[in-house]
Amino acid sequence: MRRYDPEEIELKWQSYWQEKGLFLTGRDPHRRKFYCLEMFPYPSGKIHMGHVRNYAIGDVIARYKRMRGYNVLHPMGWDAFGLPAENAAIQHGVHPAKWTYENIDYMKKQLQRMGFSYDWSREVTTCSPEYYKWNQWFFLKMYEKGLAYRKSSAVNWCPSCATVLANEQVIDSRCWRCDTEVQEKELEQWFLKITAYAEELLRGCDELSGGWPEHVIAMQRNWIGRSEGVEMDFPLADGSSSIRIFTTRPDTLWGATFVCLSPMHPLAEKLIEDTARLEQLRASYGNTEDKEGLFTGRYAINPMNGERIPVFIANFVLMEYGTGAIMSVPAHDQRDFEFARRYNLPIRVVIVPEAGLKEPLDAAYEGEGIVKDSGEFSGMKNTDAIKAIGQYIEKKGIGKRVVNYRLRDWGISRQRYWGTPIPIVYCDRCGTVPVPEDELPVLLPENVTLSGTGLSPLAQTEEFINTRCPECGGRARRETDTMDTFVDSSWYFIAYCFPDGEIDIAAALNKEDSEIHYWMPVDQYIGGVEHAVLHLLYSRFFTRVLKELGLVRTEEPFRRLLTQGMVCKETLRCPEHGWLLPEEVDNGRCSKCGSTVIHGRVEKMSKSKKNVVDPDYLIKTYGADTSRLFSLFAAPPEKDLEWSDRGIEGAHRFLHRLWNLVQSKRQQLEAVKDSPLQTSENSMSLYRKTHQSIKKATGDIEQRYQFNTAIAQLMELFNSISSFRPDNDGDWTVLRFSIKSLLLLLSPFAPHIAEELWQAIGEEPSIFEQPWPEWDEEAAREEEIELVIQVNGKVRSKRSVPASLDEDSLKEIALSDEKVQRFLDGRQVRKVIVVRNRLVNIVV
RNA sequence: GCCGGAGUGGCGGAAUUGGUAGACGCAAGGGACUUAAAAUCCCUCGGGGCUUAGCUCCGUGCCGGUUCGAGUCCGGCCUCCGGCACCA
Repeated sequence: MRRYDPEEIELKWQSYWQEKGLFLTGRDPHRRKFYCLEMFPYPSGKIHMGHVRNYAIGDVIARYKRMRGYNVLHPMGWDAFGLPAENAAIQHGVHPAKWTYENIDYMKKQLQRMGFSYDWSREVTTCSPEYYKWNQWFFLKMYEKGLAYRKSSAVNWCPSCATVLANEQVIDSRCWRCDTEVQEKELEQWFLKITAYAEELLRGCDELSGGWPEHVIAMQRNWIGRSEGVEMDFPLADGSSSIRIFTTRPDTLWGATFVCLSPMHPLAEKLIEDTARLEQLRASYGNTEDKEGLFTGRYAINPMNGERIPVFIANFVLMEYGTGAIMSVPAHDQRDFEFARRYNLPIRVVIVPEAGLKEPLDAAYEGEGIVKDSGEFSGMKNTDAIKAIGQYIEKKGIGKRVVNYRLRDWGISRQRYWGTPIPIVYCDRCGTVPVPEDELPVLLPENVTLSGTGLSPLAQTEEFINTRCPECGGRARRETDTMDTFVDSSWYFIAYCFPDGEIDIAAALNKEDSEIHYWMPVDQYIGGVEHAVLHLLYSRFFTRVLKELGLVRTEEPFRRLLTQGMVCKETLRCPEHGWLLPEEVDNGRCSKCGSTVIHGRVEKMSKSKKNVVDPDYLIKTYGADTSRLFSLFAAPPEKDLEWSDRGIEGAHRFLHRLWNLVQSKRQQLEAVKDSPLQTSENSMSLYRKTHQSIKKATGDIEQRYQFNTAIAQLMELFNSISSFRPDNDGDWTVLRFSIKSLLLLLSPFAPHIAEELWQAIGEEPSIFEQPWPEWDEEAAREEEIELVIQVNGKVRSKRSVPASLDEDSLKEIALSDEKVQRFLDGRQVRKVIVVRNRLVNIVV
């Protein structure tokens, strides 16, 4: 009998599938389409276990849908621009392009070795001019529509990466990539006006509900951060000017005891003579520890009650949100409360909860209550007063109701080399001029000096900078910033819609029969939750813009989203030598110094913590099928997966047993290939188990994406198969049917072994051209069920009874049961609850 | 602080609509085969108690509620994980 040699069969079938072009995709109007997409990788060098898991999940769905008769688009590509390539160039002197393309070559081989069913003819690589040309094209379209604009603004600057970061890329005031603390810097930047779509992006969230995980939708809503309030002017007492404030709590207007301006507010400089002190305060702007302020010596008039209140500059007031100025109500806002306490400002209660308030307050009361000391609004519920006062303000013309968003425009300028050049030139005569469409792409020059000194590489490349003005033909200078790489990934799912990877966006515009309309939206998107805001929000924004351009018809690019959990592993640590690899541990001791090794938390696999598992090693040791099977079996897709060396052995053992069983019986199985299925008393339970397994596994894959339980069911079916003893030819036909079903059900998870054994029992390849098996509800039904008999909700007896019995018979059986009798002894039966096919509960 | 999510055997995890808690796998223990080991196969496997072929009590983070019946629903806590965080 042949031994199970994963490498041999996996390579064999991978080349078979490729030669046959089994996963190449074309438009087919007669079949329902299914677009299955996994987030494309950054070509960092090698794939990691997170990729294996992500792509294994996607591959199950793609292969399953294909067998279900869908026309499936399942593409793959490379998110190939980005900093690591440039850093590698600086450190090792390799050109970013060479580094990137070599990594792509290696990683592509790895993905192919995993046997994923991609249509490689549609592969996209974002750093190729054929791709980034369209980044530039989209930029120009947005520029035309006023959605791309340049402004000087305070930006997040990462000194280590020597570039600007988007708000979304700053995590706890640190760089998302290198963890360096970000600084603030004033720079001319290009922005995309995502805020123009704030309301639409928010409303679109409702549509996503059901298809996306609720917590991701919540994060998006949160990020957009809509809030309703009013804007109104507080005139200065001397009449020289006025301060426009924004508040969501107009019901507390009578409780305002001072006004605060942001230190960055233009008026701040005018109101403060002592510029040194203002500078000092600006230095603490954004400091969340302490609230500091500066009294301007000026007063403002509260338009609601005519009261004169002091004007402060306060470091906690953000210029970027609302109007950069607030009215302060210390009694009902904790921040104002803290500020008021520090500077001894009055605290006036105007909202009282039912239980009353104890004054002096030790914290602001921010809850609901009844309005007091507020003119005609006194006595109202504050929630009603918010509306009433809003209307009043508008009627009186002293302010207006407005909606504010937390979302900021997307700053896309990066002072780095390895990205898409922004297609703009600056001419002394004509100003800012877009590069004409027919001159695209603006190519990245190859000969650049990558020193890592902080100056943008393109800004030091004369041949690139110097150009002619497209309008007047005079000398002009190119924009030297490149685009944020999130631009690349904001539309790559549309690039895949073009056959043969030949992207021509312009030709697809307003094209009635565009393939984009056929494939979009993505039916199932799969990726890490770390992109819950960044990439997913940008993509939703882009798709809306592209819809207006006439390129797509949908607003939402991703109908369903599955966010897979992280792949984790235990960490090992030596008090002397830090993180340790498993092979650096000897009998619980550090192999370098002999200290007792600390078994740390189970954490996300990372090179720095030395708790990674290399997919190459897994493939070599166990093969692709085992690696896939384990990562799907160990946990449901959305949950974190804890790595287990023993667990992967278990998955391998399962495939090995399956191999041995089928191979040892292949002759008998093949002999009954053309015989009709014939069940008997002996084979009935296996036959039933098979139908039950088809039903259960199909439901788990189709409705719940619960691959772990689907696989568990396949293991159960396998256990039934291996304990079955066929007596005659009829039994062999049932065994053949069960094994065929098992192989079909297993094929999305472990495609190579399924294909090999499919052929071994005399079937024609490919198994992936077979329809998904159907179950027969009748055949799946149990003839006998185990009836549970409870007395007062406690299990007292179990009986095997025919499944067909009606409620009365079940009741009778329960009441006459010997064991049950003991518990009924002399007691009055008050009620009997019968749940058919499950249980009878007798209440006494 | 606010918004999400989760807490079930020694471990990863099942239990789909409120109906037998612990499927499947891993680990562990016992046995078979073997000169031996590995591999493989078979059996046991939540905890306690008893008069131990069996019987019985307890058990899904904690407290309470609804229900004939709660891992599942409701209210209140605790712990852990993730996101946001001076957004007025």
